Amino acid sequence: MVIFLNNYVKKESWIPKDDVVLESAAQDVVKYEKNAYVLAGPGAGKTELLAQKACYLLETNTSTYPARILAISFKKDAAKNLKERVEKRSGKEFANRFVSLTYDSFAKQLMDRFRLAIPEFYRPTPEYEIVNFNRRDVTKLREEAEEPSEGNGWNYYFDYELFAKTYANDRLPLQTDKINSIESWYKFQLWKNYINDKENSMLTFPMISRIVEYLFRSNPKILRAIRATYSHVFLDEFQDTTLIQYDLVRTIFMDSTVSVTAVGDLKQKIMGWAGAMEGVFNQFKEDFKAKEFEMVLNHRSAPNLVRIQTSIINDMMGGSTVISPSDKWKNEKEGICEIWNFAYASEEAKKLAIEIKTWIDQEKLERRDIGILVRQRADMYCDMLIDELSNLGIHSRIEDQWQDLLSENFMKYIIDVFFLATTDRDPNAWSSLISNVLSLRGDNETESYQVEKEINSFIVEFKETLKDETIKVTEKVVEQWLYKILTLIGLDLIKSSYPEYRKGKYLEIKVRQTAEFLFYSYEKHKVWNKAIEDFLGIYSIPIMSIHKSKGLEFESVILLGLEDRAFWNFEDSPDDETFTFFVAMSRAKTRMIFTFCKNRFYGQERSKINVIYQMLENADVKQFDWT
DNA sequence: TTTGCTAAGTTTTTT
DNA sequence: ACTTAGCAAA
Repeated sequence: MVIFLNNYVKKESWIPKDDVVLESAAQDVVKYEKNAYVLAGPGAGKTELLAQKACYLLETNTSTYPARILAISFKKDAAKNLKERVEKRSGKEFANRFVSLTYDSFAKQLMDRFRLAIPEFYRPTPEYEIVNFNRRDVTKLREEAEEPSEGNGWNYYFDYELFAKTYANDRLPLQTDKINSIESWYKFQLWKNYINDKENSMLTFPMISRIVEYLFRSNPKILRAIRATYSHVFLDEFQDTTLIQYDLVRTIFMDSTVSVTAVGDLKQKIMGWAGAMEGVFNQFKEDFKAKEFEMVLNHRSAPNLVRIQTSIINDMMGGSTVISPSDKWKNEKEGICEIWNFAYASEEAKKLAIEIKTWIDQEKLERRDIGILVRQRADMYCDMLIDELSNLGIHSRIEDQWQDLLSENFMKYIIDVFFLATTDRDPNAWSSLISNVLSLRGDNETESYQVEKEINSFIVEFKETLKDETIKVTEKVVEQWLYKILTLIGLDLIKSSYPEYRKGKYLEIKVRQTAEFLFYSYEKHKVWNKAIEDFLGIYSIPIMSIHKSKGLEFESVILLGLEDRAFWNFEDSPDDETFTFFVAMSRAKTRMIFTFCKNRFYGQERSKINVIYQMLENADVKQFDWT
């Protein structure tokens, strides 16, 4: 490859891409060359900061060619967004050297690549199955094992839940000469059973991370290799990092020349119950001798909401942080935050539905500009509201099932084919479909023409099928179409390329579900272009849990049920639960409504979460009684 | 089949 | 804190 040195920009003359304005702390982070961590609240632009930093490092050759930059996120979506943003800002050429992965795919890739270097006891079979390990699996493990008899002085009390959460917390190798408790005995049984006693090993992601950590800790050669591969590492949503993930990062990158930048927000640490490490920023600061940066702008919320959020931040964390809104807002009074009290859930649903209708009719809000959030069980909390909205002709939906289905690997092919078959021209869908199919088939450029021809003639025919009114559309028929599309793309290829489809009936189940949902959308609109948009959700108000809303934003947000029972875990984890409330309220750009309903289900109180109401009152948030 | 008890799940991601 | 899944007894 030829390198054109004059493609690079001098460090002094680099400016943020695409006219993005970075606050001064962010500019410092972009140019800071050593280990750093960035504390930044909601709407501060953490993703943008990382994207800009990547652009800077690549365009100035600070990340010296051919070194790569590695970004690690928790969710596929987040990893994809970051990659796309760097591509958009710097172009594909530079972005080729920007690797954006999830923790799990990062660890799995390394394990697959260096499998043969793994010590024998921990080395999985070439084909292995990825599984989850929960309380029930502990029970199964214990039922199947021939437990050593009592009498060796062990305490036989066994905390199943704790074991399911901590089975992989020890560094490898396990100290087999020091098996001195029933827990340590079962830990060993688990690794032995899952990796060695089966025709194909079974592994969980925490186990994979542990194996990879052990491999790099004990093998200087491959440790040097990976340290030479990456010049810089970005860690996103760092407050949610687990012990196992942190340990892996530490083993691979601590005390190396690789520069690590961690970004996150202590006030959005809401995954403690799933193992997020307490005090991970301080640990990082110590281990990596990292410098602290703090971002103090909020580009998302209107000034009045920023004022309220800031008041709550200072109540939660102590101190006197000052957060400033973006200067795009004309009036500092902009932004509404209110608590609405109701006596009955039916009244709450009616009032909210009418209110939402005025937002749509008078303020011209799109369905997707509104977010309805709940702490949990969206089905139970929102059934009345969904009905009332539907009475006013407004569709809303609980996003969970769609989110999962839409992110299936086969879905992009289906969506693009439907787009192409329902519109006259859709160059975006065409180019993404072709490039996806080509890369699935092994990127053979010479086949490109053949592939395009083949797909085009299918789409011409499929267009006619969709228009044909003599065909009675049923769920079964839609399912057959889906299989035709997948067969065109290459059903066997899809099965072999995506490991989750290789075994069992998983693909069949997901295709059937797609057919079911597509058919449901078609029944509503009776036209396929509307149906496909409906399937994607653009005509529906999204309803979701606060956890799922993390990272999203809406013009208007309703948090339904700011009540003791919704926050049932508040007494056990007051901090994380208060942060959960904070995550919800910080999704709103211009309007935040909290509701409390005295007679939801049986009866509601607000005494246990009184701290939250107190903070809202301190911030001068007004209450309204709608009864 | 119904009833009644107990234990488990609620908030989640990852190939 | 409360719902619900799973299982045993009736």
